[in-house]
Amino acid sequence: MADTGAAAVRDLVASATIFASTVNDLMEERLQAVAGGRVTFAQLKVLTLVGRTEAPSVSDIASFLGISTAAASKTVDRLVRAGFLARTAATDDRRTVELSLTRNGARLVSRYEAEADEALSRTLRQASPGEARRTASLLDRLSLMLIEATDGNGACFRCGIHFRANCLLRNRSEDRTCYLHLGERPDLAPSPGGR
Amino acid sequence: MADTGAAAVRDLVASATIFASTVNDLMEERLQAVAGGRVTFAQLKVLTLVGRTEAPSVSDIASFLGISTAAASKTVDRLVRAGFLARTAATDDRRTVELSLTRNGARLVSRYEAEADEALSRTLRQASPGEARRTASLLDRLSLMLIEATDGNGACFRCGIHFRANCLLRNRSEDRTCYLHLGERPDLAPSPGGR
DNA sequence: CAAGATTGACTCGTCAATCTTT
DNA sequence: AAAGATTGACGAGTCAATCTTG
Repeated sequence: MADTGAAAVRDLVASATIFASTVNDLMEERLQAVAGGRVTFAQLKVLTLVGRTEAPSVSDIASFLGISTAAASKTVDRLVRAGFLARTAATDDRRTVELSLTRNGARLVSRYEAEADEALSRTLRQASPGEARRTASLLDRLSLMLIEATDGNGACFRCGIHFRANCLLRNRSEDRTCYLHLGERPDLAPSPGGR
Repeated sequence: MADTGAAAVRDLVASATIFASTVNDLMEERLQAVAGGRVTFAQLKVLTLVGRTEAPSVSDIASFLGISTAAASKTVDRLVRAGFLARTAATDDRRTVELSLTRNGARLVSRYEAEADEALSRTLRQASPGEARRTASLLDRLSLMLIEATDGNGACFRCGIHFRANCLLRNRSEDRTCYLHLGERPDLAPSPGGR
């Protein structure tokens, strides 16, 4: 019949949705194992981003995570009160706030990352690397098609917590700003085997 | 190096996350084009499920969408007040509530589905059906690995709004209940070319 | 008592309004 | 006036408590 292709695409959308949400469930579970209720998953995303960029502002966080500056501001406030994040007024433009991890915040992030990496690779070790790469490549092409057809704003691709040193999409699209890439810390720059 | 496979899997997770969230953005945009702010995306999920199953209860909705019964109850309440959903006390067990779409609710759902289908296939028409099928199949295998490694509850796979007449995952796993499948309406049962 | 639905107190997202600084 | 951050009112999620029915 004529719509075989459309049906295949709909199935793929469903599969990708289920896969993404299943991975998310696993990550949240690992976070609870490490943090024991001290931070939510949304808060961990903020901590992770701050840890990987150079003194980001509240607006940077909002843009990167695809949420409003209001939401980012409130989340930052809770993390500061909990002792995981520190606020500093920027010296050059005193409207902006520079954020950094406290020692506790940095420890939490690195413990979570080790735990999540371990859980993911232990569980998905049967996946063939070649197949995984081809699949990622197709999904990226489809994402690009969708993004070009939709809006024109220059926000990033919203990988959320799943940072890639060499973002496959960033390399293919010139008109999107990657907030992680812009503010990347020297010591966390892409390196062989680095994460 | 040794962790090439793990890096490929991490990239795939990022790609699938971005793809799922991009599709979601497109769907929300199409909903606003059709509904103009009268319903949120979460509310549309509830309407869609009610339209495709036989008189589901509040618990069915909660299980299917992966939210608490409290949240489902509140969403149902708003939809009833907005005139898109009707509540009926079940005749056999008067603790449960049977839900059905009003005429307005049914019209909204069908207009949304036409719009979303059109937008998706127009945008992704360059995708090769065979490639899409292989990709969906790999993602489903990975989802199964993750699910088996994680919890033991018998909830469904959370396809959200992306129903599949022949759910690829349902066919592969015996110990998961598909709420859509259980309560499927006769007139919407899998049929050649059906959706 | 157990189960289905609802309500209350809370977190986290939205938008709109406000405050400070440029 | 415009930009960055914050606050308030509200939608939607959580868990815990409650109410009705089985």
